Amino acid sequence: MTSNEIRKAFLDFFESKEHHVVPSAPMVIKNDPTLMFTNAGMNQFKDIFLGNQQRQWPRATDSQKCLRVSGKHNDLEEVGHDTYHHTMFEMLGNWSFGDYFKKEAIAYGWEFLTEVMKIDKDWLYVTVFGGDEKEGLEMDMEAYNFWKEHISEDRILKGSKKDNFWEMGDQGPCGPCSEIHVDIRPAEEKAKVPGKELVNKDNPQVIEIWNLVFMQFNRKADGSLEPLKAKHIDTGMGFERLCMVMQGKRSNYDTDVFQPLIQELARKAGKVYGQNEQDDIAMRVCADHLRAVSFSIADGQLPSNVKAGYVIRRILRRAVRYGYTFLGFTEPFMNTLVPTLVGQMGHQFPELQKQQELIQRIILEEEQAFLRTLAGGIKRFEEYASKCSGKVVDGAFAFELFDTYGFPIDLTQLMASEKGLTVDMEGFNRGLAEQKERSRGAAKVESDDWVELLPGVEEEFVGYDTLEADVRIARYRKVKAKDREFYQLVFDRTPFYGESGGQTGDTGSVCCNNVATKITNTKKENGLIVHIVDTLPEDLTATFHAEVDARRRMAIGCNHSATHLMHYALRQVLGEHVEQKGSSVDAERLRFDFSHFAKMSQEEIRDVEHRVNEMIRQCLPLEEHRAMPIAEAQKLGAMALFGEKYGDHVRVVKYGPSIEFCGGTHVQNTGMIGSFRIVSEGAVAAGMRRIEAITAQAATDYADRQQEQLAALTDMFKGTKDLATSIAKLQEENASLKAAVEQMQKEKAAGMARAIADKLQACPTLVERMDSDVTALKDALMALRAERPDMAVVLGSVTAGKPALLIVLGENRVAAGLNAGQMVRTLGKEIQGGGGGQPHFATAGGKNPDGLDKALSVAKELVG
RNA sequence: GGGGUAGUAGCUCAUCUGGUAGAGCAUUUGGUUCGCAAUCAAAAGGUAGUGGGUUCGAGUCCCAUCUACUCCA
Repeated sequence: MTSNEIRKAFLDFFESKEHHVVPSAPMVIKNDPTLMFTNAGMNQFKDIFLGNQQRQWPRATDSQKCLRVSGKHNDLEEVGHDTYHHTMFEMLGNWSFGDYFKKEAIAYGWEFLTEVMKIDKDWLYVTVFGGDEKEGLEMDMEAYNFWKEHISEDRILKGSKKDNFWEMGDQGPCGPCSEIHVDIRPAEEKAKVPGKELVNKDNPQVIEIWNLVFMQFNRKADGSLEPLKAKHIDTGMGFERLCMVMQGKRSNYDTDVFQPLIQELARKAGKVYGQNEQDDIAMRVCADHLRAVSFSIADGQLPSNVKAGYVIRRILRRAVRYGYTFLGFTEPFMNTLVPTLVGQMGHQFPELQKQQELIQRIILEEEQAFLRTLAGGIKRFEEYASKCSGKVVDGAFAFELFDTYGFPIDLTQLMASEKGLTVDMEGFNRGLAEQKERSRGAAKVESDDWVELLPGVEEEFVGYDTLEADVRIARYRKVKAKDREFYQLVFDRTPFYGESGGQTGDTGSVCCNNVATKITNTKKENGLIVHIVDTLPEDLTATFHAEVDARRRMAIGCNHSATHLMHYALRQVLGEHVEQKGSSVDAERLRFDFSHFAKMSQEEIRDVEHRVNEMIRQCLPLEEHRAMPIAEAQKLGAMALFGEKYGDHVRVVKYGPSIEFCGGTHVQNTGMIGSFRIVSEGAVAAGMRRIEAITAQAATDYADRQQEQLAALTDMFKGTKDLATSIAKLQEENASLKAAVEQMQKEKAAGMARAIADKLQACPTLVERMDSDVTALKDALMALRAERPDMAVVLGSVTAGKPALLIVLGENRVAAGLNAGQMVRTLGKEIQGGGGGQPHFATAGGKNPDGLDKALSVAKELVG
């Protein structure tokens, strides 16, 4: 069976059991502060499990793209070294939301594996939760008894809390789980050691293939467990592992999921996969990471230096590093594998196919950037090594190379060993640990348990229709972050728009008995609209009058609606390849990132501006569909975004020809936007441009400012017909005058130099008052110094009422024991000032110009 | 979100603890002729990211800010 057939068989099987087939959610997660990437199949259903959102179907099944590279599940450093770890993988899952529970979950799992996949029953083992004294939990006898109906009891093993109790985080839904393991060792090995002794013992041939989670508890902030009202089933089967079993391979990497990439890599590197362990590891790393990076970019997550983007960058760099060190790739190569990946998975994942060129260009640019970083690090290391006398590379230096210049530690070690040096890893790790400690302390956020005031109430958003509403607090909690403490409120209904989809959250207030509580921000977290307040209202159970800051909301609406119009105009002017890659809308401006491969010309920018303003003048009314079936919306031609998760029903926002899936708040009519202006256009990455624009009052203010500037300029050039020519003429004139002044200053300095030189001709010692700029004199004297080693010059000067002294001594006088620095300090006292310098040159400044003559007479005595 | 490093001529970078802002390449002009990065001579090129502060004196020290790179969360 091919991998594509296996995936299809799974989904078909559960569809036949009344499961609704849902598409994979994007790998990159929005609206969840605790998670950056989808790391398990259940992520897209988290809101349902948390009780924040109603289920759409009682049963569902899917194949979910997952990425495990950060947080609790971090497999990154393992990938490549064994045969089964991946950063990106697909998780096959079946779900019950308060519908069936353990009995059916177990029966379905068994049926699929033994009857559809026809896996030999003698290869299978299952585990059940064996209980935990500390938690006060008993063994999961329920699961045990259901399993007994399918499999002999000696194949049912008891597992610990670590292996058989599943939690998605420190808080939230959790429960015991039951794993299915498969033993794919050859018969002779099975005869020697029974498989049951190898379950959960990290044997690559006796592996967990499917985990059935029975969600029945909620973990509270204090660590205690409470039973859930609705019990859920959450299962996850590693797709790549299943493929390995079904295709009779010993490694996930030997299946048709990875082999095309690995073979292509081997060809490019001039190697053969399977001949050298180190080369094989490198090829596995590259193949795995290419998938992870390409899918992330397809979902709209570009490599960058913060957050999720940084994780993607790290994955790509790890691959480049392995390719560079072990496969001999010194030029960018990962990007050249993209067509192979697309050829293999493109039809299954259209987002990959459609954005192939973009993905390839971005990877290429990242590779080039990293190779530059490597070159810089190598140079820095060589410099260090040439000066290094000992046998050990300082740990602090290795850490600096890593921390500041991004040079991987294993490359430092490699280069060190080539020169017969070792790296002080203890020192390096110390630096790293300190760094981690600093960051962790700064990022610490503690949140208390939610306090439920209206249990079971689901929050309703009324903000599309009204900006005011009478609301009650459904739940609240306290959050401590670094040096700040605030509260989060959830209402039964709210007019406040929570930050999401790039649109900023509303601000405003809630009012009760004439006491207002300011809402400083509104965010959307796990499907909840969370209102942020600094202090809690006195009576939490009262009914409040909630009011959104209407002016601000209006400004945001203008910017958001203008974003849609601009998106449409951009596709008309530049072409259909323009895809939204990011959008940020607040009250001040709108920012829009999109795929496009060249700088926009002035004409194109103006064209877009004109088209948007034209649509504004047309006063296109808002046509809004709150819940349109997704198929119907697509038929309308609505633009969906890559990397967004859509349900069966979507909200559609339409202004004339512009139709988009969008949950944001908009103006009723484009005429309300008033005016639109692009203020900047630039690059963010390869194949990616960013536009910033303003609308409404901000656009008017902007035009006013420009108008005023122009008026001021025109006023300065009274009567001119062409401002640009006048200014150019002025600039020319200015340049020639500047040159003339410089020339004169040079001549003046030369004149002074000649005068001083003449005087030195008579006597090499000169003490004189000369009211002139000290730096100009300095230059003249320094030039003379080369010719007159016997010179000793002390000049006094008063400019702008402030006295200054300047001493320059020739080599011979310095050798004879004169010291300008010491002299200037002595003389400085006479003008109530201080100074210093080198033995041959010193300056001083002071406050008392009357003392200057005295200072000069003292100077005469000193230089003799 | 928290650290680190850097920002100096068109480009690549020097300027050791504050004390005359410099080199190579590129450019322009002139010479030479050895045909593919030829060579010699000369010139031009700078508000040292920006804004404050300390100092007789700041590219250098301090504070703020912007940008780029990088590590951690």
